[in-house]
Amino acid sequence: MLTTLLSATDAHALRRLRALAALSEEERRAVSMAAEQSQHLRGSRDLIRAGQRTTGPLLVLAGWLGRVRLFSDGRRQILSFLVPGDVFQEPRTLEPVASSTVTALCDSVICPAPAAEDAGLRDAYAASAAMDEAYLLRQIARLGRMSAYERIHDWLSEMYERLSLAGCAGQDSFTMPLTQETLADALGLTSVHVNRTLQAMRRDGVLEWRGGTVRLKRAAGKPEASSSAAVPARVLPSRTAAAR
Amino acid sequence: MLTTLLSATDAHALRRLRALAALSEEERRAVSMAAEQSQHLRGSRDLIRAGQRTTGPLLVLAGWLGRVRLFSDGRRQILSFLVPGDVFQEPRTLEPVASSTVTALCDSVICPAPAAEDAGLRDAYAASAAMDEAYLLRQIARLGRMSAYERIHDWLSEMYERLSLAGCAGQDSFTMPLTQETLADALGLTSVHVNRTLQAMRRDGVLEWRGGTVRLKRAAGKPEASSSAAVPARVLPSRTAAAR
DNA sequence: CGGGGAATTGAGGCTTCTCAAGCTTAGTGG
DNA sequence: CCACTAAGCTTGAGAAGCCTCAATTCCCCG
Repeated sequence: MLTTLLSATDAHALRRLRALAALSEEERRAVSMAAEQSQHLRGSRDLIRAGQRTTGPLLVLAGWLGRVRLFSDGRRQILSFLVPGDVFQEPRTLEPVASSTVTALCDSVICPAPAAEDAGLRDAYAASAAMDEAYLLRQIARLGRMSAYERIHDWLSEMYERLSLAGCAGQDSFTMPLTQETLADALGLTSVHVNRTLQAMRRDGVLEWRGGTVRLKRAAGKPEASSSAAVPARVLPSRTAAAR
Repeated sequence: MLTTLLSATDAHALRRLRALAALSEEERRAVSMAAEQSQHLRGSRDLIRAGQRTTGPLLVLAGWLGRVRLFSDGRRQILSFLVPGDVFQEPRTLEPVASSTVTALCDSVICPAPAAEDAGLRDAYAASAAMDEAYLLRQIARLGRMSAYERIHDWLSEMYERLSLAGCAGQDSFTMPLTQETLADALGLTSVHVNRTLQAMRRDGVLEWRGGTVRLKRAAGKPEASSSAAVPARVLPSRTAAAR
């Protein structure tokens, strides 16, 4: 498993950053140099405890990480995901009770994010931060108002889009390294229900998930804030549309 | 109702900003001057459509606003709240499909946020932005892993803390201008269930809510990321603590 | 005093959870 | 080469939380 990671380069991260802003040759070199200080993380084992020593902004080269909040009774919620090309900066913590941790959800590679001394990287980081916020808002809408079926569909769509930016996705498929239980912790469900819902999606022909590869069918248009679309009526209770 | 707002000043906003960073006298004056360009918004009527012309960062002087996402089928999710002293800046939208709106949830007063030309306001805005992100993360954990009872309790605690910063809260109470239905849209519930849960909280002596004023009992210590605390066991299903 | 939005209440149903077992797959060591 | 293990995936049955659909009551306001 780690063997494949050993061949990990800055390719995916660089691809995403360049998709966000035009980088000068100097900046591209800065990214490559930063990538040489890469750090490998074992999946769900090693975790960067956020909330203490901030090592400065990080750049994800490979793998999937997650910002996680743990409850005292064992419940856990994955707040957001970090995939190749994503930049993570611990917010200048006011209260020492930062309370969220960054953990590697599978074997991953990270490196310090090169300093944005020029316009290109600065723009890329700004764009990345803006997208991060958009993902948080989307996660809120997902958890607050979508059914299990919709949540999974919406989340898979999001991850597909994000991985595509870094060139980590195929035509309509991508590699899914997470367990159903991890997915459950992200979507506010139990692993049992995630499992059953996935089966329903397979039956509906919306999804294929064989051997760590997810293939999303008929992703025709992404209504973004509208949800629905390719979702069977059965799971879309017609909430009384309170048009106020 | 609007009468009280007419007497609204910059007092609350100024108080919050000064709690976040030390402001020079010049900066305090800048805030007061900005407050003179205030704009009154009718509750749940007028709404600033975000996603088109961004009028620059805004400062809330009075009232409660919300960032809202609407689904095509009528469902709606309140993503975050803005209370006096909060600063809102539309993220430099990459995709024109911004998809979230800012709505006045009750009669409110806003003004353009004064430019941060000096360190004080700059720090205050930075601190405010950091808190905003923390609130988003908290909202995600709330929606993903808390019961209705816990969600309401946690949300009320958060709003109490936030209002306190601006001096808008009393000893252990504050004015709640929202309807139960609005609350439901924020917490991913229905108004009926919010109502029943509130009754349970009143029965448990955790809460008083008479005539638009909420009083939270025994807020002894706020475990922040731990949840629980003053929550009856009945609503705290002992999830199998998967200590991984 | 009438009107209307908000808060309550009741009954029934469906999504999702809990608890437990089996099953599959991949990795390990004899 | 094959038990043996551990982790993840499936499945079943029953319970619970939350939702839907109406009514009905309450309360503020003109």
